[in-house]
Amino acid sequence: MEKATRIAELFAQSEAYVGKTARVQGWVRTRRDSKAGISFIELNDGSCLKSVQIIADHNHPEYQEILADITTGCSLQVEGTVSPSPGKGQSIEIRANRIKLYGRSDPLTYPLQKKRHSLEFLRQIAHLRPRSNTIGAVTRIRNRLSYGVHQFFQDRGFYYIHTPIITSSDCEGAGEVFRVTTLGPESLLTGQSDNIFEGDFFNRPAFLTVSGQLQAEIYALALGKVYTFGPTFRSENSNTSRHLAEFWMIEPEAAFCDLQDNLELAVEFVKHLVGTILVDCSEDLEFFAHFVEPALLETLQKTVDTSFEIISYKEAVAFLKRSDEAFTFPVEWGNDLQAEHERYLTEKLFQKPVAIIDFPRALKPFYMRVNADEQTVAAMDILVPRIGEIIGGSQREDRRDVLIEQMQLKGISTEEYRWYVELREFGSVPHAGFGCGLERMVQFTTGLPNIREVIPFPRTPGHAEF
RNA sequence: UCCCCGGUAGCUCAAUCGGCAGAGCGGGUGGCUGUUAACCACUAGGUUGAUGGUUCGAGUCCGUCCCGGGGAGCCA
Repeated sequence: MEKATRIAELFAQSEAYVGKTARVQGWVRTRRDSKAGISFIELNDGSCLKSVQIIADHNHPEYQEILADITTGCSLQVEGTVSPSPGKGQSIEIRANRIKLYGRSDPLTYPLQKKRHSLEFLRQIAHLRPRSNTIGAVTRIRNRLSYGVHQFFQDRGFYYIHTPIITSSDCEGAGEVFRVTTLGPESLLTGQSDNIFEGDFFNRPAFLTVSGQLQAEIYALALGKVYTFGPTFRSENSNTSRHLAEFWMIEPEAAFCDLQDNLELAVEFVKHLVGTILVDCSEDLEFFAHFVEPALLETLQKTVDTSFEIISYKEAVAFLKRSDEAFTFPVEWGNDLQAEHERYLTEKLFQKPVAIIDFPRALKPFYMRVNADEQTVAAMDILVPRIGEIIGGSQREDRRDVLIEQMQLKGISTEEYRWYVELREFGSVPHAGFGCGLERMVQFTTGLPNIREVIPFPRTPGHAEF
């Protein structure tokens, strides 16, 4: 194939390209004809939000044959002279010398119009929606965030650990699991004994992971600082704008690290990711600020510039009790904070990210470290406006006896998690970590209200298309 | 899973009290123009989500189901 210049590069280095010949490849967004004998073709290659305007002269014998086929959606390669554009709306344009039509696109049946589509409609055409401005911009931001995750941890000496997708434990307390089996439905139906899984691939029940945390702890207690970044699965029948059955989670875990260190790391992490997007994806951000969430840039800039509010659960309850809001759910020490409470704290009271620490022991899972008061655990949730909880983490219980007590209290088998207990028997050390949902970070940085827009192929109850 | 609101042309939506199925955009044709979600004219395009019922008559009312949206729970 002939090599081409990416359109983003063309705009970024436009002064260097003016007067020279360039070759671009992409898909036609729209075409306008002028009876002065030229066509204006907007070509987009996904490298940036902007399309480049191609000027095609009708008198050129080569064009006359293909001009009728250059319609929205078709794929082209164009070679021409990069020139300053006399028209408004773009600094440069390409005066085409050669146009090669790769693939036609029937305008009668091509679903994408140059007009705006609803996000619900675009979801039904997930094979074409990345060609829309919105999904293209989401994809670039998601990519930059993913890269930023690795940059952040690699720069700080964290090792990237690939924790298993298939696991054999289903009682981590992090939600419903998907079963993994090679048994057919008939053997599952006819099997009466508990030993049915002896004939299964793993000779035991197996599931898709709901978290890589427990395995990450193993490696943190050997390599010091590690992180996971991979797909995670929850089979909860939750149908909301913030939940997916398959999503991507980032889970750092650090040894010789307490809740305070963990919290500092998490705050720095959020600021770093948002900061990179503000710098490197400004064009896409402006698009979202214009069409999706007017307060987006302000919210993101504030996230980077101001310190997060850090309060204990106890203080959060006090703030909520003191407020004049008419909450549907009662605020009482020992009750879980409801979405309405979280929203009040981060959107109304503080109007910036809020970290809540030291939750009641009964509300949190067995692995969180019990505080000196024995009533609370060293947990932390970071809430951001619009999204709610974007990060959840804790210092882990590193004392063997307290861990076993917690497991018994929560009904976790010390036999099945023997290895987890052993980590507290052989060189135990204070350690901590957190989980961050990538999609929620993408929602936060794009302003998109529904999580189904921020992952290429969303999996939700009843939906695994494409 | 629960509560509320929706589903009408390819897309976005309108249709008064139950009384002839509509518009804009997109498509086609023609015109105009260094155009910018271009513009002007003409034109094609419908099993009103599915199903059962009430009625002289149902897009509209009732039952059931499917799908979408908002909220809740669960959580990241």
